[in-house]
Amino acid sequence: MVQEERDIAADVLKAMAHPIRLGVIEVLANGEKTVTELYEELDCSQSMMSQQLKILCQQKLVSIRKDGTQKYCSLANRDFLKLFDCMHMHLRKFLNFQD
Amino acid sequence: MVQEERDIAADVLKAMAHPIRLGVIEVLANGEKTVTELYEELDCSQSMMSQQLKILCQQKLVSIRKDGTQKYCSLANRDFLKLFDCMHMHLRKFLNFQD
DNA sequence: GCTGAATATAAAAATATAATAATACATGCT
DNA sequence: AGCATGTATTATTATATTTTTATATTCAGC
Repeated sequence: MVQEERDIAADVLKAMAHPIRLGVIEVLANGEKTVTELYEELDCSQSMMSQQLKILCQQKLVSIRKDGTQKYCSLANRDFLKLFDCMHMHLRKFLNFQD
Repeated sequence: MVQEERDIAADVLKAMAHPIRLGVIEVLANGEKTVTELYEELDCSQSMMSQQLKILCQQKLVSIRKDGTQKYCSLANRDFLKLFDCMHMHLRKFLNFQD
């Protein structure tokens, strides 16, 4: 990777590096959800969720389609789900996290 | 993932989400390096590198062995290298980044 | 056109991160 | 012991992120 790519890649990772945003990705792995469903499931305010979704969309991690008054969110790139397996391992093997 | 795991996972991702730290991981993919080699190759100050390495070590992404007056850095968990392939794809397919 | 539900935006305060510069520590060598 | 090299720490400033609160927008149904 060249410098410029690393800058962008860092931004993408930064977009994932937040408990709520990570939660969004995890929840969306199981399929499309409404903004309301997301903030209820992840237990945060509507405003919070809206702002976090914006960040995820900017990095093209999540995409949103509109239907009437609601918005349906889904994963834009499922490749990154690999990260969760890897992270799970890391939590257990390297940081001493029990099951 | 439960809440607590997401918090920790976010910290791990945050540790990767920085151009220099990403660079360190990339360089170390090719084998052990000295702190000096790292900051020369990645073109930053010695102090900067020392601080970034600390963050990477805290999350157990990098490990360091001491030999005399030098320290040799290496990747603690090569699993995360998968991320680079995935990120490379993402840069090209989702953010419009050319080769 | 008004209302209510779903979502977005703005502003502000608290906190965290980034980057630089200066200084300290450690070790091998003479 | 003194010096030079490699690395770490501290302090500081600038900047960015997080979170909350309040307000705005959008749209379907009446």
